[in-house]
Amino acid sequence: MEEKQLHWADYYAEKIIREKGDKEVYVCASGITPSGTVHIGNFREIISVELVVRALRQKGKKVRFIYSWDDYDVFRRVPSNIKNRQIMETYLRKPITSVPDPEGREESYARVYEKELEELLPLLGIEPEYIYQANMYKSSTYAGGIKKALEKRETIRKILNEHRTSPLPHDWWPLSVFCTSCQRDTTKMLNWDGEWEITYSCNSCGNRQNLDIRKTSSVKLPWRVDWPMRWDFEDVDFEPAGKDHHSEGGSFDTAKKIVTAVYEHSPPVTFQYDFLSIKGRGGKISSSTGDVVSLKDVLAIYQPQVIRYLFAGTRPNTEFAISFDLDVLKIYEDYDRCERIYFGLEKIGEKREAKEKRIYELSQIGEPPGRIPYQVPFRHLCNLVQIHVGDVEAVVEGFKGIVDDEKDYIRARARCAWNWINLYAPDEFKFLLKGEDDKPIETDDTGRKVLSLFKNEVIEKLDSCDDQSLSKVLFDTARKSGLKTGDFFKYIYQALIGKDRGPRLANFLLAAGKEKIEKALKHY
RNA sequence: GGGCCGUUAGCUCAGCCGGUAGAGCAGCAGACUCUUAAUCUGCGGGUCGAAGGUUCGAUCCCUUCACGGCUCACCA
Repeated sequence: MEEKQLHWADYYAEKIIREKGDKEVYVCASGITPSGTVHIGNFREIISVELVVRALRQKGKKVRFIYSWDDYDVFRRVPSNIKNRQIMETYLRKPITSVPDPEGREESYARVYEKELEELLPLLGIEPEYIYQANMYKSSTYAGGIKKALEKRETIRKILNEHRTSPLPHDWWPLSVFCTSCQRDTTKMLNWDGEWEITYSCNSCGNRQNLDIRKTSSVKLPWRVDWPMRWDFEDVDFEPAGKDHHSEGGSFDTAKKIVTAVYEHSPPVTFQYDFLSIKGRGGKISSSTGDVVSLKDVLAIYQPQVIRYLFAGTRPNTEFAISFDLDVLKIYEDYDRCERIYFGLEKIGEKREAKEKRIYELSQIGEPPGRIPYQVPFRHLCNLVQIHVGDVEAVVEGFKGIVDDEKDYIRARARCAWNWINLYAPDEFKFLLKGEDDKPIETDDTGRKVLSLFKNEVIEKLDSCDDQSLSKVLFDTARKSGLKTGDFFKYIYQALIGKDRGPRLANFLLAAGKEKIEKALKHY
């Protein structure tokens, strides 16, 4: 306890224990409205909570990690990239769980996005307990909390008015009603009997009705009241939020006041996390063309551990960019280095070492592996995977004498490498090794001479050389050709991959193997 | 107008419950007959945005200011 906290997740875990006292179970919460693909920026909140949850558990605490799908929110606008636009527009103002999936796959519009994320999170070792707010409201679970809000209407009004430019109207109620006839929230609350009954009328369809809040499935608290009510209901101890919520007058700020004044419950421990940006794929998470950078997009390029590493290694309150450009290579290198430090294979300062080790632990899906995984640099995999034209299994089989776990690890990384090559790598990185069916490129006399020399002098030695000795053979051969080495290599690359340059040749030849090289040069 | 965050080597950033600063890249020098930020080795005195204050001592705490960014004040 008195030891200095090296990592922010441990710091907040400790803060929660300190401020909330000794509890049987600590509740950590996160959540979002599933009104579109949950993007990588939203993911920052989830992973932030998960890291703190893990830190708490490692301190021997029981933790309930809840993730709230705010799927009783209103369908406010049709995103620009959605199908069946016109039909979708007819569902505006209804709860998003009552809006259909435009492509007909899932039971509702909200469910599409919920499922998308729920299927991905376990890959990262994140397994919260999901709470579906539409179900909670529809089953009147919150009736007590709603009544309390109605009772404290003036208190709430006062709190909200503190920061509003125009005060809430006199007939305002802290409740929104979905019309039982047309399902839209275009309603006006008319009366509350002081107990459980409310009266509303609908501006869309003219329906007017009395509802018992203990029985109806059609009422909901507005967001700024809903949030503190749920803090009380679930007894939330910790929930971070973005800076939009954290400003004075923002929803976290008013929620804090409301939970105290109305629900007589202390607000959760929190922190503010900053936004993410994207490097190498437009600057914004959600580009104007409508495609957002989702967790799936990031998983295509980064192994789950590396994604965790990215977030665990960055303070939550600083902005940072997820990169899809050349930085990807660097980030994998950094991760591997962190791993070597964890396993004691690389030395740095004592303090930094402890920190790196903690980051490594938090980056793992589960427990850290017992011994260091077989590390293959991402850059090297980019070459291997191209030699085998995306055949990841062939790449994996190229590694001899490794166990299944290691194969899985390399396989996962090789897939990322292949995706990166295809989606983001600059052209200089890309190549395609010629096969026996490819037409030979046009070459001149010198070229033919070089290639025949190469075939005679180099190919035979492929099986018996290592990187260094083959390198020597190559340069000996180059000298023998009488050309400048640069020109010599150029001819070889042209024949092999149709480009002037390519991956470092010796290593490249070895990785490709004698057979593939022979096939590539068959017609010369 | 309010709030939050940032301002540290050319660049990107780390360091922050106080003890006169570090890492990567770039750069420079050297090595490898080497192509894909090639690799290896060596080299880091920068008023830690400005001015005050607290302290034996501040990049790290307090105050004020400047610049930059984000955000709230409509909804979630």
